[in-house]
Amino acid sequence: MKPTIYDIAREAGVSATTVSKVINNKGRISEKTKAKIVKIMEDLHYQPSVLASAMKGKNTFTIGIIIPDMNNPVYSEYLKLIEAYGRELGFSILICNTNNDPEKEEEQVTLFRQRQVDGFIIASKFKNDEVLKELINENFPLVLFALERPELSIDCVTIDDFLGGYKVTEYLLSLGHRQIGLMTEDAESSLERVRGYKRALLNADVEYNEKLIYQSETTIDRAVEQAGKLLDSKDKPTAIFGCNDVLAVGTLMAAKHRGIKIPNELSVIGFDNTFMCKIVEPQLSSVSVPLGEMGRQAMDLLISKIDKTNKSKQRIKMLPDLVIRETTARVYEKDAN
Amino acid sequence: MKPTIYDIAREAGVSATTVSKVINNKGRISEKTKAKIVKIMEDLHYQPSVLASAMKGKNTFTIGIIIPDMNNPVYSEYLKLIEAYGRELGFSILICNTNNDPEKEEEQVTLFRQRQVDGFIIASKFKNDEVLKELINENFPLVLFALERPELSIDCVTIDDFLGGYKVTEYLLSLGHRQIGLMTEDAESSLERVRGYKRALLNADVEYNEKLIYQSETTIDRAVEQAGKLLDSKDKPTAIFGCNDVLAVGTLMAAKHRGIKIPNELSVIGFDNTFMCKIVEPQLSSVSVPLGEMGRQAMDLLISKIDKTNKSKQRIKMLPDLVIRETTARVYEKDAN
DNA sequence: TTGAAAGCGCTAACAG
DNA sequence: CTGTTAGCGCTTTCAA
Repeated sequence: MKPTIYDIAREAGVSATTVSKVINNKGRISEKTKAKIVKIMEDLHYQPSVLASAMKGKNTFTIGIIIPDMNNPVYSEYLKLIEAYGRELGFSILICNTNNDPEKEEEQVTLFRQRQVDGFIIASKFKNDEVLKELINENFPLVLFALERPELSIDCVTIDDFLGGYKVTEYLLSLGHRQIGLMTEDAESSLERVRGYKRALLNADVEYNEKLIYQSETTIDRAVEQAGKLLDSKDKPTAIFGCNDVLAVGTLMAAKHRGIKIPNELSVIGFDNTFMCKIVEPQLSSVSVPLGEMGRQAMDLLISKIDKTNKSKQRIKMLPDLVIRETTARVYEKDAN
Repeated sequence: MKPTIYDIAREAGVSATTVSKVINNKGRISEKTKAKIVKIMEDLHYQPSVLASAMKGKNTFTIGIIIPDMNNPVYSEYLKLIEAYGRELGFSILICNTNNDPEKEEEQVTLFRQRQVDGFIIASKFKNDEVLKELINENFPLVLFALERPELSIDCVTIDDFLGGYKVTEYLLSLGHRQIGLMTEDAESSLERVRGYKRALLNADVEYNEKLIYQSETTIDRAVEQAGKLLDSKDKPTAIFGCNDVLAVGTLMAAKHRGIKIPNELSVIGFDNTFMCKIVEPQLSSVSVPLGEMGRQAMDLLISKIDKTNKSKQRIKMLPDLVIRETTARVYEKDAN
C-alpha cells in the first residue's frame, strides 16, 4: 500500500497536521521536525494524494483540453506545447478529441467536471452554446483557444484571422491574381479569414465572386474532393487560398491530379504553417501563427482564473505572418506565351 | 454549488446510502423510490464526484497515456483512437508527451499516480527500468504499446517489427536492389526492424554492410540531415528503408535536394503508413500497421487488468502489411542506358 | 427495503 | 511551534 500522511506522521512521531504543513509549506514548524519529516517522506516514497486534497477544496492540478482533431498537425502541435508548459507549471492534461461533434463536447465537459478539473481550454467550436453559457455563469475557469465567440463574454486567445485572410489575399493580388479561390471550413475562424479576403478584394476594387468559395471538412480526402470541384468549375481560379494547411494540401493534390502546374498555373497558400508545408512539393506557402506563444498565453490566462488572481476577461489576439515558399507566383499570363 | 449526494437524499426524503445504491445499481430498492431519486438527480443535474468515490477505493476511470511525440502522426493517430475508444468505455485520458526523456517519464508516472489513474498505457521507451519494475512489482495495471521489453514480464501489444523489416527488405531485394540503406531510430522496435532487414539479406545471400545504416532522431530536420550523409557516402544505396515515415520522408527530401530521381534512381520506403505517405510526392510506399485494432487491444487488455478479470500476462503481436505506392521501383541499371 | 455510522487521505480552524 | 477536531462526498458494513 502507498503510505498516507498518517504513516509519515507516526513514523516521525508527530501529528498528520504537522506533516500536512510541511507538504504545503504552511504555518511554522521547526527546521528540525521539518527536516525529519522530509527525510521520512523521501524514504517512504510518500506522494500526497491529489484526490484527498482536492476533496478539501484544493485544486486537482488537472485541466481539460478539448480539441476538434488531434490528427491535424496544428492541434497536435498545440497540444504538445500546452502539455509541456502545463507540466512545467504542475498541471496534468486531460484530453478530448471531439471531431466537432456537439454531443461529445457536452458529454466531455460533464465527464471532466466529474473528475474535478480545475479549468478548461477549449479549441473545439461548441455548437451547443448552453454548455458554454453554463460554465460562464458559474464562473468556471475557461479559455477559448483559436476560437472566438463574439457574442459571449469569455476569455480567449486567438490569432487575428481577419488580418491573416487579408494579408494572404493582398499578397495574391500583388502577384496579379484576380480570380482567387477560397477553400474554407465551417468555423468561426475561417469566417474571419474570409472576411479578410473580401476586404482585400474590396480595397483592390476586385469583384467578389461567391462561386470561388468552397467549403470542406478538414480532412485531406474531403479537401481533395472539394478543391477538385473548384478547379473544375467555370470560374477557374488562378490562385487558391486554403483556410488551413490541410485544405491547402488537398488543393495541391487535386491540382496535381489534373496536371495543373504549381505555382505557374496555380498559386496555393495555406494557413497555420504546419510541418506539412515543408514536406509537400512544391513547398507550401502559408500563414504562420505563434502557436507556442498562444499556448503559453492561454495557460497563463487560465491559471490566473483558477488562482483567481485575475478577474477581468480578455480577448488576446496574436498577429499572423505570411510565410512564402514555393506555391505562390505571379499570375500565369496566357497572352505572354 | 454542485449538488452532493446529500442534497439528493434530502430532496427525496431518503438517506445518502439509498441514493448511493441507485447510483451504483446495487442492493435492493423499491422501483418507486428509485424512480423518484433518479428523477431528482436529473432535475438537479447531479453528477457523482469521481474523486469522492475514488477515495473509497473505486476506480477513477482515468488512464494515463505516455507517448514520445504526439507530433509524429503515428502517435497522434493512435492517441485519437485510444481516446475515442476509452471514452466509449467510460475512461478519460491523461496524456504525457515525453520526447523520450527518461526524467519526464519517471516524473509523469508519479504525477499520474498521485492523480490515482487506474492504469497506464506506455508507448515511450522507458530508459529508466526501475520505474517499470516498480509498477510491475506492485502489479499496477500497465500495458506497453508498440514497445517491447523482452526482459520484462509485462503485457504489451506491438507489431511484428521483425516481419515488417523482413518484408520491406525482401521486397526491395525482389526489385533487384542490393545496396539497401537503412535509416533507423534509437528504439527497440527499430532494432527489430533492422533484425528483419539483416535476416532478409542473409536469406538472399546479400552481404550486410554496416555503413549503410544511419541512425537519426525522429524529426524531419534531423532525418534530412542524416539521410543526406547516407546519400553522400561512398556506399551509395539504390534503396533506403526508413524505420518510420518521418525518417522516410526526410530521406525523400534529402534525395530531392540532391536532384536524385525517385523512384528511378532511388527507392524509398517507410513504416507506419501515416497520412504523410499520401501527401508527399511521389507518394511514399510504407508498411501499414493496424493502429485501430492495436489501440483497442491495448485498452481491452488494460481494462481487464484494472477489473482483475484477467491475471495472465501476454504479448500480442500484430502483423504488418506492405503498402506499395510510388517511391519504390526496380533498381536503376546504369548499363541499361 | 432502508438507514446510521465509520472512514478513505487530507486540510483548516482553533487551541494549547 | 504543534496537535485536536471536524469534515470534504462518497461507499460499505451492519443493523433495523
